Amino acid sequence: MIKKQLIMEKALELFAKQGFEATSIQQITEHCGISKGSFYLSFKSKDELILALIDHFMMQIISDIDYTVKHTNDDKKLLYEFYYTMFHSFYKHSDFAKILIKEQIQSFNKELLVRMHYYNRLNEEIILSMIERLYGEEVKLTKYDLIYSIKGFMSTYLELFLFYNVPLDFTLLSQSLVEKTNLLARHATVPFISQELIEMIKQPIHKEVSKEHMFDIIEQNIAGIEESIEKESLILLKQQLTEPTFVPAIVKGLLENIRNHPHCKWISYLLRRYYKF
Amino acid sequence: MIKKQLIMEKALELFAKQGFEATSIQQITEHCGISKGSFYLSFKSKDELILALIDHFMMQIISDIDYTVKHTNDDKKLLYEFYYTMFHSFYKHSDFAKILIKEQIQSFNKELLVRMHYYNRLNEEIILSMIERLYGEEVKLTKYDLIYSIKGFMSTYLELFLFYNVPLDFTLLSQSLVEKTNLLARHATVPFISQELIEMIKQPIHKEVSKEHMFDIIEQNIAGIEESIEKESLILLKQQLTEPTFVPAIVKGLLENIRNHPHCKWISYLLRRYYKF
DNA sequence: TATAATAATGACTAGTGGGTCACTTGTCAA
DNA sequence: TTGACAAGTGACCCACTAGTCATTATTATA
Repeated sequence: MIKKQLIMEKALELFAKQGFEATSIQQITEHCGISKGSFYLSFKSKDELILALIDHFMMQIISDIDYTVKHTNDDKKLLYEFYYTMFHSFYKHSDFAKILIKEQIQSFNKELLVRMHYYNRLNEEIILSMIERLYGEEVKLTKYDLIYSIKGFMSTYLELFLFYNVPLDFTLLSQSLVEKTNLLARHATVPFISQELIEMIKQPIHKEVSKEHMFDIIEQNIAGIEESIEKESLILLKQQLTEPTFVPAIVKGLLENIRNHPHCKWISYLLRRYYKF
Repeated sequence: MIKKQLIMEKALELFAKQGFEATSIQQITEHCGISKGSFYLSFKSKDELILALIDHFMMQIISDIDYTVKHTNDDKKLLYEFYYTMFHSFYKHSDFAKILIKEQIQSFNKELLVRMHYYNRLNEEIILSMIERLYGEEVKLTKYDLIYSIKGFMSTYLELFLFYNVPLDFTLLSQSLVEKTNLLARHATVPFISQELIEMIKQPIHKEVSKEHMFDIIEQNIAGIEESIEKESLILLKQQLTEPTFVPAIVKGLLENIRNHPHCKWISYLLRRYYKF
C-alpha cells in the first residue's frame, strides 16, 4: 500500500515533466529507488498506474468541489466559493493537472476515456445543480450553454496559471469569473445547446455505486492510513454500512471526521451521496 | 512535392485516429502504399512530419480568420463572422483539429512548443485587434480577460463538436457566442489579467518575416501547384518582391487571386501583412 | 538505344520499451 | 535456529521502432 503511493507520487513527477508515453517504467523505478519487478507487485501494468492516478486525483478534486457547493449556504457566495475551490484544488495538485491538460487522455486506453467522461459528467452535474439553485427558471433555456461557458473559463484560466509560472490571485480571479458568469446567466438569451443535443451526447452515468463497492473502498482506505481518528471513523462507518446502528447525526459527524483526509475524500463523497447529506 | 502531400494526408488520418506517438512510420508508409525508405526522401524525421502538418494547417486556419477579420467592414457583423470562420475553418480540417486538441503538443519536440506558442500569439493578436476595433476604450481594462473568455468559448465548443459527432449549426452557435461576447465586453468590470501579467507571460514574437523568407515560400508554392491563375499570380508576386513594378491595386488583385488556394493561404497572409493591406 | 541521373525499395541495424520469472533477501512464528 | 512465506530483484524475452543504405527500378537525356 505504501509502496503503491510512493510509485504514484514519483511517477506523477515524471509524467508532469516528460509526459506519460515518454516516461518508462525503468525511469519510474529508478526514481523510486526500487527494482523493475517490484513495480509489477503494485501495478499490473503501466495503464493501471495512470488509471490509478487519474482516479486518485479526480476523486479528490471532484469531491472538493462538490463539498463546497453542497455546504455553502449563502447563495451570494456560492459561485465565488465554487471557482475558488476549483482553482485551489487544481493548484494543490498541479502536477496532476498538468498531465491532465497535456495528455488529453484520448489516444490510449479505452477504459481511461470512459473514466474521464465519467468525471466530466460528474463535474457538469455539480455545475448544473449550482446554477439551477442560483438562477432557477431564469436559465431554463440557457443552462447548458452556461455550463459550457463556465467550463470554458475554467480551462483557459487553468492553462494560464499551469503553464506560466506567475504569481496568482485566486480571489481576484474568482471574483472576475463570478461577475462574468452572472452576466451570462442573467442576460444571455440565445441558447445553442438544447436539451436534445445534451440527450444525444450523454451516455448515462451507469455507475450507481453499490454498498459492496463502498465497503471495498473503505477497507482499502483503512489499510492505507495510519492509526488515527480518521481510521476509527472509517471502521465505524464500515460497520454502519452492514448494520445501521447510529443515528444520522453520528454518521454525519463521522463523515466530517474523514472529509479532509486526502485518501478519504472519495468515499466521503460517495457516502454523502448515499446518505443524502 | 506531391509525395510529401500524400504522406501528410495519410499520416493525418492515422494521427487523428490513434495519436501521434502511437502511429509508426511503418503504418504511415503502408497506408500510403509506399516503402519505408521513401518516407525519408520527403521528411528527415517523424518530428519534421508533425511540424510540417502543424505549420500547414495552422497557417491556413490563422490566415482564414485573419482575412475575415480584416475584410469584414460592417462592425455589426464582425464578431459573428469571426466565430463563424473560426469554427468553419476548424471543421474543414477536423482531423487536424482533433490531433491539435488531443495531443497537447507539449511533451515532445521543443521546437513544436515554440511554434504552437507562435500561432497562439498570432491568434490572440487577431482577437485583440478585433475587440479593440469593436469596443475601443470600453474594454481598456478588461480586454485581456475578454480574449481569454473568447478563447475559452472557442475551446469548449470546439471540443463539443469534434468529439461528439452531432449535427451542428455554426450559424446559431456563432450568434450565441456573439451575444455572450458582447455582454462580457460591455458589462464586465473586474479585470483579472492585467497589462503586467501579459508582459510577464509573453515572449516577443521575434519572427519579423523577411523578404527572403517570403521569396522561398513563394518558390515552394509555385513548385507545389498546378498550372493555373494562382500559379501565374504567384510568379508575378515573386517578381514584384525583387523589383517592384506594379501599383498596389494590381498587387492586391494578385493576392486576391491566390487567397483561396489551400497552399497559398499563408504566403497570402504574410504578403498582406507586408504590403499593409 | 545507351547512358546518366533520379526515385524507390525493404532488409537491416541498433536501440527501447513493457512485461516475466527464476532466484535472492527479509521477516516472523514456532 | 529453522523453515515457510512474502517481498524484492534484475537479467532476460520479445515485439516493435526510427532511421540507414546497398541495391533495383524508372525516367530523362543525348
